[in-house]
Amino acid sequence: MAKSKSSSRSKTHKGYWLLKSEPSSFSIDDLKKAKKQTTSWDGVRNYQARNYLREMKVGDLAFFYHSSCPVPGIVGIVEIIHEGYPDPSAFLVNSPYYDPKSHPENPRWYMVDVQLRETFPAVLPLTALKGNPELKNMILNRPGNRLSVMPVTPKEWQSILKMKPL
DNA sequence: GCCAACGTTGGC
DNA sequence: GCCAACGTTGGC
Repeated sequence: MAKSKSSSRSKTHKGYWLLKSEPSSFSIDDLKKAKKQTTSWDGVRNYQARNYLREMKVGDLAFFYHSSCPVPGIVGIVEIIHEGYPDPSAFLVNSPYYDPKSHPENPRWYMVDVQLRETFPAVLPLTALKGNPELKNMILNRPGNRLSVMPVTPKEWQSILKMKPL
């Protein structure tokens, strides 16, 4: 699998990602309070994002990003603890994520399981990320970007870690 | 609440 | 397969 040119993975290094969530829907505090501080990253209904979910491997790390909120930005780090598998919310008629075109015998949408690894002491705001020239090519910083799941290069990952609020 | 930037849908 | 209309995302 994983033939994508855009993958941030190599054979010897773990992959890095960024996952967006609207805190009014699911925040890092919700994850902190969750059983085993673990959640299924369900509800992704975009093919590009879906493809990235399927590239993820156990042990990969991802920034947890809060979007559509007063201060959008990175609020913590999670680890992928279960690789991509069919998203059952697509099969539930009463779910907001229901998709009648996804069938259990041929699932259209996938999710991963993630576990909280680190909560930043303060949000690392998008404005700061946009201000760092090392991150000017980040997918997140591209105008009009709407992807909710995206790869992060190892260099970008390190640059962002250095910006972490104390 | 506005609006730009996309992705999706459906008629043809 | 084109493309206009529509819906959604998400910063501001």
